[in-house]
Amino acid sequence: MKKKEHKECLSALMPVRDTLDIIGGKWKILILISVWEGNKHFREIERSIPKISTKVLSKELKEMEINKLITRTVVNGFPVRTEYTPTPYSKTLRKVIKELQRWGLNHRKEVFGR
Amino acid sequence: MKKKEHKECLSALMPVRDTLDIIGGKWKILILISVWEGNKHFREIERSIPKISTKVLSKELKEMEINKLITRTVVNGFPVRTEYTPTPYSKTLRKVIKELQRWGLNHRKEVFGR
DNA sequence: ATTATTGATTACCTTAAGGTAACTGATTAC
DNA sequence: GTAATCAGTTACCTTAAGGTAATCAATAAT
Repeated sequence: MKKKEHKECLSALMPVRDTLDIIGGKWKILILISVWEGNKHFREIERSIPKISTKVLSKELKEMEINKLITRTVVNGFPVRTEYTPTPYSKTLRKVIKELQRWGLNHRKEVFGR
Repeated sequence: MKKKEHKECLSALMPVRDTLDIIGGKWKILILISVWEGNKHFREIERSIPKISTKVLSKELKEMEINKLITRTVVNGFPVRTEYTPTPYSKTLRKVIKELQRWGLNHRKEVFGR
């Protein structure tokens, strides 16, 4: 019986891990906020996030597209523009991010004193 | 004006980063749940989490103590036992973890279809 | 005395994440 | 023709995270 409880506890963690894979790491939330703010083009997003490299941005954008947080559309034109837009679905993360933010704010008080 | 908005956006992220530093990574939430479930001793916790190594557990427990998620008390006795117990404060993470879990569950449906 | 258990620490190695910088190819401006 | 912009890619290097295994000190059981 104990074993069963244990397994259930672990399987309950899988979704948590999934979520952390998607918004965890150093850049994902930054990028999300950047596109939420209206930045659409690769260089635009790059410039909006201090210290990010093209390589990392490129990689992260791909992963975020796979995870349906952004849409990538190539606008066939003269300087070949690419547009990244947040999906409506990405907005469902707002609540999660708010919770993370709220807890983090309170935690500073708790650890470093008032 | 744009610059100011940008700075504010970044500072709002600091608490999010703090939170992810504390509960992110591979093991922290596992350990938290293990102690919430009543596991108190080092070996007990270690055995409750498949694949974790003593080194990592030791390191994580220290960090979690610093972050006031667990209390470490050495019980001077015959085999010198150490007890790890979750703090009441650690329970404030339940809401956050629930949100992460909820989103992750829904995400599987979204990405891999129903 | 030897072995086992508890709670770790240490040294060493592997893997993964992230950074640096050069380069491609297309087009437009000078 | 040269430089610059856009959207990346590629190769290479560094750092950080994590795993493996040996070891230590204390005590208890055999």
